Amino acid sequence: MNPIPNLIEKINAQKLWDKKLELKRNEYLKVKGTIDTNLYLILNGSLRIFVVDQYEEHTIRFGYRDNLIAALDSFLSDQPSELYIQALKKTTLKVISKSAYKAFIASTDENRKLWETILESFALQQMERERDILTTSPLERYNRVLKRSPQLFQEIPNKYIASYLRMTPETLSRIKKS
Amino acid sequence: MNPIPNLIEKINAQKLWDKKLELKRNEYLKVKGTIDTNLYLILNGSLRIFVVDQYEEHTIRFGYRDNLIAALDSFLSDQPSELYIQALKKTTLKVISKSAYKAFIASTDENRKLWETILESFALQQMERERDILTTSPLERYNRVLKRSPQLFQEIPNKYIASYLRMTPETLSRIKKS
DNA sequence: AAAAAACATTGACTTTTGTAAAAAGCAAAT
DNA sequence: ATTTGCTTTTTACAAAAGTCAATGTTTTTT
Repeated sequence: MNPIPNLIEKINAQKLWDKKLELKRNEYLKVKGTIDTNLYLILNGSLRIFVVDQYEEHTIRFGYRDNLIAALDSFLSDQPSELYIQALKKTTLKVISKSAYKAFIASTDENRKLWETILESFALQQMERERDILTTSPLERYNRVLKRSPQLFQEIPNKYIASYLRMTPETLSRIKKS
Repeated sequence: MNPIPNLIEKINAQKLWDKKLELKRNEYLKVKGTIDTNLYLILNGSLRIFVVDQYEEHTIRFGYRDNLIAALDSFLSDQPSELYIQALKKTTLKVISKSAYKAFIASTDENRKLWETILESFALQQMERERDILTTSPLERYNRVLKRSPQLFQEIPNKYIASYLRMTPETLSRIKKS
């Protein structure tokens, strides 16, 4: 199903993780304009990935424990990234460099296939996300994401959820009341 | 750079295209709820891919001459697709089935690598698209897409461009005037 | 070429969502 | 336990975009 846990298992088994990393609440793992081609595994804590559009932040993704995260634009293109990644609470990460990761992926056919599957499911997720954002009514946007990711509404402050749902915290608050 | 023309070249060279297909203006290549795992090459004409959200259509992509298109959700998952694909004018396509395509991709390392590159650039494009849609101001959404895809504003009726840009045709018309 | 259909523009109006500011609620930290 | 600092909620108001309807304009069809 979800190929990521498999991937993590295998990287664990081969002890390919590099150093461990600690972020304090609100600390940035990365800011716009820098290249970061690492892949990170979240051991504990949570963070958000956002972009800035004319002084306005738009959250595009959250990461929790056991999630793999990256500045994917930079990871894929080796170019400076548009993304900010910020810890929402004290967060511990393990790191693997792109080169180590690529070597791992290229080492067996099974691994190559695994990466292909991950890219394919990312494409599917992004198509879902596109629909989420395009949905006109804030209430429906809320319902779609609530249904698919109820856990989100536990750990994450509403102001970031609102940003993820393309609405203000005020609008989200009004929706939840009704 | 863009890996798709290479892919098309190779499929041409090996004469892997199956039958040719003709669509009249406004005719549907596919509607929601059906499985379609084919890949299509547009020889002539143009079409749009859209989803329907509560009786409202949202255009998510256009296809022109020499573009490869598919109901990508269905293609990747083998499940019924959410997508509608409709010709915007008389359109001619060539078809390759997923099984033939997969066989082609699996046939050499170079082909496997090519597919990986295509998936990666699709991921990057979808991230751009996510930013496009998230951008708050309709004027900026317009400017972003105009800059990246000026050709779009030639061939495609404004009402579909408006739908792609998440605004009404009236709003798009007002933007263009100012 | 004419007629019909589809599309684009415009204006008046309505609705929705955003903004700003204040109050209330919570949670962490001393 | 109390204070301090966020976060959420609430209200009033403003602004932006959507709706509707009418009029032009372009494109397609006959």
